[in-house]
Amino acid sequence: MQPCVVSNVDDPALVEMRRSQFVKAASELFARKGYHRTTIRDITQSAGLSTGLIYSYVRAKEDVLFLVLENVLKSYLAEIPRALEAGGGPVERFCATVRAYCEVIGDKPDATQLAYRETKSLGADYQTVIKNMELETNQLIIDRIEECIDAGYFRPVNVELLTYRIVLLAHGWALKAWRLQQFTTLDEYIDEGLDLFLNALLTPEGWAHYREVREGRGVQ
Amino acid sequence: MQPCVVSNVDDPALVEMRRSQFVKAASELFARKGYHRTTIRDITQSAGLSTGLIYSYVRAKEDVLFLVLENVLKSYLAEIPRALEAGGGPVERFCATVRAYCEVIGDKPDATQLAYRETKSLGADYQTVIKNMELETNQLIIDRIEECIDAGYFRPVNVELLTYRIVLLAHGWALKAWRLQQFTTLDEYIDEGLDLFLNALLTPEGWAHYREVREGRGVQ
Amino acid sequence: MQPCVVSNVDDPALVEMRRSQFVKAASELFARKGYHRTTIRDITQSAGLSTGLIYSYVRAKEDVLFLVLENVLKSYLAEIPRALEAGGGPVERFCATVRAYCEVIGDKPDATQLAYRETKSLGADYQTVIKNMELETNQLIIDRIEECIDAGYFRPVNVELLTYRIVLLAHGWALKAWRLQQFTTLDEYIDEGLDLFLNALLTPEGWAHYREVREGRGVQ
Amino acid sequence: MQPCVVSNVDDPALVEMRRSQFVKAASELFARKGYHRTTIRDITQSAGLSTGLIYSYVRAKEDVLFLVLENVLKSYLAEIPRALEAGGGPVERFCATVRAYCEVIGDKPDATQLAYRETKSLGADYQTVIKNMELETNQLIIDRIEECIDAGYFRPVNVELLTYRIVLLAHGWALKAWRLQQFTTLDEYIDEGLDLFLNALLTPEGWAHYREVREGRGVQ
DNA sequence: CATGAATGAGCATTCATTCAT
DNA sequence: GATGAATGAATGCTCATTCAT
Repeated sequence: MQPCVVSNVDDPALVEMRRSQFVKAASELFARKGYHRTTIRDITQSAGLSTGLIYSYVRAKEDVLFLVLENVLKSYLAEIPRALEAGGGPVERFCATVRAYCEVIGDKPDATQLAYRETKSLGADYQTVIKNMELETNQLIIDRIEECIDAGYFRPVNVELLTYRIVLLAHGWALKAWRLQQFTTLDEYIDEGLDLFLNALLTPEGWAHYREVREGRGVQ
Repeated sequence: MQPCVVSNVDDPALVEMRRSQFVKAASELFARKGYHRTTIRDITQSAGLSTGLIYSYVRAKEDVLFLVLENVLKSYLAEIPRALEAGGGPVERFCATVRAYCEVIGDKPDATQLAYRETKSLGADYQTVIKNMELETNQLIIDRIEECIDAGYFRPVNVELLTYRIVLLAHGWALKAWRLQQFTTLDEYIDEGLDLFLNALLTPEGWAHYREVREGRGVQ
Repeated sequence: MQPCVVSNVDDPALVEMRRSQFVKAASELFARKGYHRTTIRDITQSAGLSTGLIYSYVRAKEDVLFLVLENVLKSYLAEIPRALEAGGGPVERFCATVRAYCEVIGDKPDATQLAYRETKSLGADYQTVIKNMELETNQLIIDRIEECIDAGYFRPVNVELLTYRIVLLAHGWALKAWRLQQFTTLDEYIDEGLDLFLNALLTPEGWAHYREVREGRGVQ
Repeated sequence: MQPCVVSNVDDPALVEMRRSQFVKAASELFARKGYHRTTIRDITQSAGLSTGLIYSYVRAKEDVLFLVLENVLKSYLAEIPRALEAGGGPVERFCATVRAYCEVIGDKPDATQLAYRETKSLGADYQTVIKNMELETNQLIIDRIEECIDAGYFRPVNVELLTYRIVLLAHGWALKAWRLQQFTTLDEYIDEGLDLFLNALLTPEGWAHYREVREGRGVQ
């Protein structure tokens, strides 16, 4: 379905293992030196493997960049939905998802910065795949917003636009981490950010529900 | 004060002219192909000048990137303050500044994207200069926020943090323009964005003032 | 006597079999893509065997080329003498040998072309072996010519030189097959070629004999 | 008209000069080591120029091979017609042309060998150009043959086929020079070769004409 | 000042060969 | 004996930079 990176090696477990070695090394290097300043030798040496080997697992340097970025977006898609395991009402689920998105990015801001910097270094096909994964991630937020609207807790809004504001809230931490960390924490950043949105979105009914939950939490 | 790009050529007017030729050509090329994929020959040819000439106005390719990015930030610093010419109260001035910031970015989103993608391609010193220019731009917003707070129209908030939320509002348009344009306009994006912030920031006194102004505008 | 290609494997039958598998695959690939553009993987894959295995039957890639070329020349040495089985007089035997040489080449012109293209890709020792095999092949013609001269059917000539003219007659078909096939057939090419030589070589006595034979054939 | 090798450099005289330097160096190296075993570094070093420079005059290594082969065939096309300057009758002109062809090849047999070995290393387009130049060369012979036939000096024959026999006479010297030189000279090779053909081709009228000419020459 | 030919270090990629399993 | 993953030297080509004119 997606333009999969091809490998000479058959054993899928080995492919998985080697690629993750190369991706790990490349992620660090790309983040530090950028894609173009990082050589294949840098990557293979850093992975403790020989220069030529990488070409048994990848067709070209570009494939490595794709695998790195794919890996980042995959981790979003894997981590964010776990915020819903705790259950709760629509608003809680919305907040948990936003928080999860911010936290997964806060966990490795370099990865998100890398995505912003180097996605355009990919060929058109790979860019499409990456963008589709981003849209898939956005859907996790869209679903929460619509849940809140359907429940009557959020005012009806332009869902797509709101989603992007939240995406920018999350990505913003990564993009400006160097400075934001000087005068705030990720927690405060998220809390205040959520306040901003809830303030503008909650209906009276939503407020009632939200207060209930917060007080319940506060008692704990 | 700032690590100025050195030139072999004496005549300042000529330096200015040639550099702007190179910067113009390079801006387009960097935005389209990225810094590393653009060659010096690409730039000089596109500028209609000879390959070697650029080295009379710049010491290295990196200098060109710096000049391009500096040019972007300079335009922000030049354009945004013009929003204050219309006068008005603190909240109006705040709104006008935010709007101006968004609009100057909406005008050439490629330039802002470029800054996000390629600032790290600069050496540490140049990065510092660029970051300082960004801080200088931020100050334009900080001043407006503090004006509003001092006037009692905004609740006291973490000014720096709020500033970055606004910066992200403005930059967000450039970063996500490819998708946002599909379901909103820059105007709607700004209006709704401002609403979000004002909603959370205005004191009762601020609201009174704000309503007055909006109605005054609405009458027109 | 000849620098034989060494093998790790003991069983001669197995060596024979594997080598013929590799030679078969390599012949086709070398003819199509050339020796240097053909990789060891191409050969082993095409032979349906694993990459490393070939190095149990051959010391280096060059050995494969040698085996391929040796195989070609061996087939000449095996096929051409069969032309003498039909018996006949000296001139008939000469003609039959020339014809056989042309036909064995006409049968697989790619092999001969390959020999012309890639013999120099071999090391000096291997080249010597191949050249000696060519000389051995030439001897088949030399013997026929001398037979005819001794019988008084051919004028005395520079035998070696004549031999090479005939070798070029035969090889010429392979070297220029791409074009010759457009306006003649191998049979016509041979017949007319033989005519040319007989015309110049036959003594009156030889002519008498030759006519007799041709008419004998014509009657059939 | 022919897929011309492109150059970055404008000055035609310089292009001409540099290319001939590279071609000269490459001709020797290709002949000695073969195209694939010769590196770009070999060529540029041998030409006394820097590695990168060659790419201002040629797009790829393949272009160098083309230029080398083109150069060989161009020299044929330039040299052979000069044989006609001496004038003479059709048969003389035929003989002079054949002799000239053999001699131009005898002058640099390596070049012709190279053409046989490496033409297939070229891409399809370049191969076509080279083949067309060969056909153009053949035409020089075709014209002589037809002249002789039209004059009634040669029996009517398959002109194309005869042409290829002569081409093989000429090329044969290069292909087998290593051995032919051991028992004959180029002159003898040509003289006897011409005899062979004339013997088979001349009409009684042609013979008369031919004897006259030879005796005329003999007297000198 | 301007030109553009020349330089050569740097890099992605290939592929013959090895060797642990 | 057979496999195929691993090695790393080799090489075509690019491009920032220099400098003679």
